[in-house]
Amino acid sequence: METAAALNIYRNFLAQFVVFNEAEWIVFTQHLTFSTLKKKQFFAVPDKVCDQVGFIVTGSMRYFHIKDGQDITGYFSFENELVSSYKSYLTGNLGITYIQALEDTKLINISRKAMEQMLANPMLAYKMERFGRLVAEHYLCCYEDRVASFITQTPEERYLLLLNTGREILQRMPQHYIANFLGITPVSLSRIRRRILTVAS
Amino acid sequence: METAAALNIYRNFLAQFVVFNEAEWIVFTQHLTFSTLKKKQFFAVPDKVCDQVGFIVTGSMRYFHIKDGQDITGYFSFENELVSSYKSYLTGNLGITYIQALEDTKLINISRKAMEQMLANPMLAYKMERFGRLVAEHYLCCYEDRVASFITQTPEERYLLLLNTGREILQRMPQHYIANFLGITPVSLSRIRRRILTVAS
DNA sequence: TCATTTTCTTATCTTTTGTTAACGTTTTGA
DNA sequence: TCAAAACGTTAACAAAAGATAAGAAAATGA
Repeated sequence: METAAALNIYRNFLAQFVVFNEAEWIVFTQHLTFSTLKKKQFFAVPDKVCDQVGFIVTGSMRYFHIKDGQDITGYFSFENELVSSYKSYLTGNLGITYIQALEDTKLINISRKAMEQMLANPMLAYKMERFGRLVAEHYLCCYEDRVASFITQTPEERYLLLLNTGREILQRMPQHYIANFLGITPVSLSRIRRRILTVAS
Repeated sequence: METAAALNIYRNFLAQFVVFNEAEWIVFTQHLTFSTLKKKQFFAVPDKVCDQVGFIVTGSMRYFHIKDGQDITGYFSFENELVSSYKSYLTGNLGITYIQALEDTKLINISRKAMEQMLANPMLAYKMERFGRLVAEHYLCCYEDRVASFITQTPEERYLLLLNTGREILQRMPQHYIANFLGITPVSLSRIRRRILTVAS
């Protein structure tokens, strides 16, 4: 896919938050960088600052932690979504999570520096503040739901909810990643699936 | 406490996000409302839109859900913090959580309507976008940590973390609220505390 | 293509958590 | 002040989850 097409996809995505006119768009795009990650390459690693917010043109990414030598999946991002270790990106603190390409992935990136420049540029400042606000609010809402599900639901209930709402994750991710995402072990998820099947039949 | 003093506290709090000049401050304060909640009164309830973001001048609030007739605590807010059912406030969707005053609580509120008016007012728009962005980013970071703790830590590890970082919650909240906050039952927390004491001695 | 790796399930055993109930203590509110 | 409610601990049992290992099927990659 050529750059122009990718940029167009990004522009459509951005339109749900903020609409740029032609002059603004030209300046905005000058602050972007393009990158490709081969499968298994890392977008972010612990103990380094994550200095990019990526937009996934094609591909997918997995967020995970390593604890006691074990790999624990926390989240996924797919085409037409943003990806970042947000806290690290926003605060400049060292990140705590790995973000890895699950397949060859094309990204359009905004670096921290570019973001700061645009926020300081009178031509773009207002729209970038608004863009930042709406994106942060969007993810805040996602997290609010996710925390609520950990507090009020059992793992089995969380899995049943995912069956109804998480088509893409279920179809594209191996089950042991999904298990971690639900806060349980792969073995436990396998048992839950068995329970559900047994009850259903 | 008189209104002027409360407003001054709010202004100091806001300064970590955005600094208003005198003219802006006058207009901003015209969009605020003051309220007092008696202990046990509700700031938000499920199935209604939460149309305020409150700043707690004095007092404290508890977020909770009711599931199968049981009350499950999700979060707390104290003096000098904001309180809202954010997703509901931000999207206009019906809320899913109760937010209740734990003691008599004084609040300074920004209604959804007032926020929209300020975002549409050229005099304040830029700073309000920025304010909204920084607040949302702040809470996004909090949630990111909280979700990570649910995925990577056991309840016991979460409690030990709270012992190190959650002084205010530990001191001011009854233990069965803290248990829910950690994602477990009060009985289970009592056992965890026993285990820790046994090991420590 | 074919050996290797990944993935999922199942079994066993241990640990933890949930549930319910009882009991004493503390707090609350009329 | 005093009865009622709330709170924390403990016990007993059931249910669920974690850890580990084994085995089969599927996917991967050289």
